[in-house]
Amino acid sequence: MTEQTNPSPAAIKAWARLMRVSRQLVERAEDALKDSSLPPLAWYDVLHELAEAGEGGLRPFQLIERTLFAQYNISRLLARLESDGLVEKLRVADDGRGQTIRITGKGRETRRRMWAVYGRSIAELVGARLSDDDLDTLSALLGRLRHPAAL
Amino acid sequence: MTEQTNPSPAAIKAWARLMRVSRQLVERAEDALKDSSLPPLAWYDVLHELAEAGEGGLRPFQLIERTLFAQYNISRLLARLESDGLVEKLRVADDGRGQTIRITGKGRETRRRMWAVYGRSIAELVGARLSDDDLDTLSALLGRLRHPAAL
DNA sequence: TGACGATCGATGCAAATGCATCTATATAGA
DNA sequence: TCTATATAGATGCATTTGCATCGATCGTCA
Repeated sequence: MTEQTNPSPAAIKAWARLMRVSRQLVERAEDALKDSSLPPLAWYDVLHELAEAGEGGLRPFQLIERTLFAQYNISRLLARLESDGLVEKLRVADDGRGQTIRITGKGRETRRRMWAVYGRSIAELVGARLSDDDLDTLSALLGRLRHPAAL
Repeated sequence: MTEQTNPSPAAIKAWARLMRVSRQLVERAEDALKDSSLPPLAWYDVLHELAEAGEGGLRPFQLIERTLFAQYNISRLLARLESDGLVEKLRVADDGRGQTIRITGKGRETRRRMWAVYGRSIAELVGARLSDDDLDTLSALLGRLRHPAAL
């Protein structure tokens, strides 16, 4: 646990598992969405944040902070969401550069349908494999790997 | 932990952390490689497997099994590695469809230089943040999320 | 041996990503 | 006020990914 330039075997193993398992789980969840002809996970992430934000909406840069997507990625994702009618872009009064993104009714509906599938994936892939105690332990350990440490 | 269609709050939280942390860590590791003008992580994964396989090399489909990359992805990645002289493709005697991929000296050297950076990232991002005991706990919990359960 | 389905690996094409840069507005400082 | 710098968001271009499919060989079974 001390600052070193060479990782310990335990660190390498944990890293390898983290990489492998997270890729597997993402792939499974994406496949489940595809099988239901639903949009990819990235759309869910954005719709979820916007749904939580409510009628006030969010600025694109706030979405970037919350979702960790790159700026150009959000810009294009929002364009797709808008052209699908899932979000709307509103001019914001006090900043001529920006806009506010608000989820539409159709967007909420899409999010709801995605959650039916996505939530089931989470339940199956994670909830069914670890007890709530173990899940809490896992969350706590992962929490200590966040950057920055808070967030 | 029972089979359910709706995930528990603990499952949702663990999932969210897993998604977020793994993305952050990958991004950090990729950035470190870029900052050293080294190839991306995917190259490391392949070179690592090939280095472990030794002079016998590996068939592309074996790389697919080990790395979880898609078939077309491996096919193109190997083409890039070959054109960079990091691997060589050998005709295999007993299967006219296939080929054997072997890492070259240059490939080993590249892998070594990548590990100097990648290993340091692992040490900093994971090894420096959790004790070996906690790392083992983390590995064990993640191990129970693998698909299939073994592997 | 001949036919048929399975496996190995490559590839054309469309979509998504990454990078750098651009425009426009906002803010700070002389 | 005028200029310089920073921030918000979009976009052109090259690379990579994803999907479907293809050509070639293998293995099986009649």
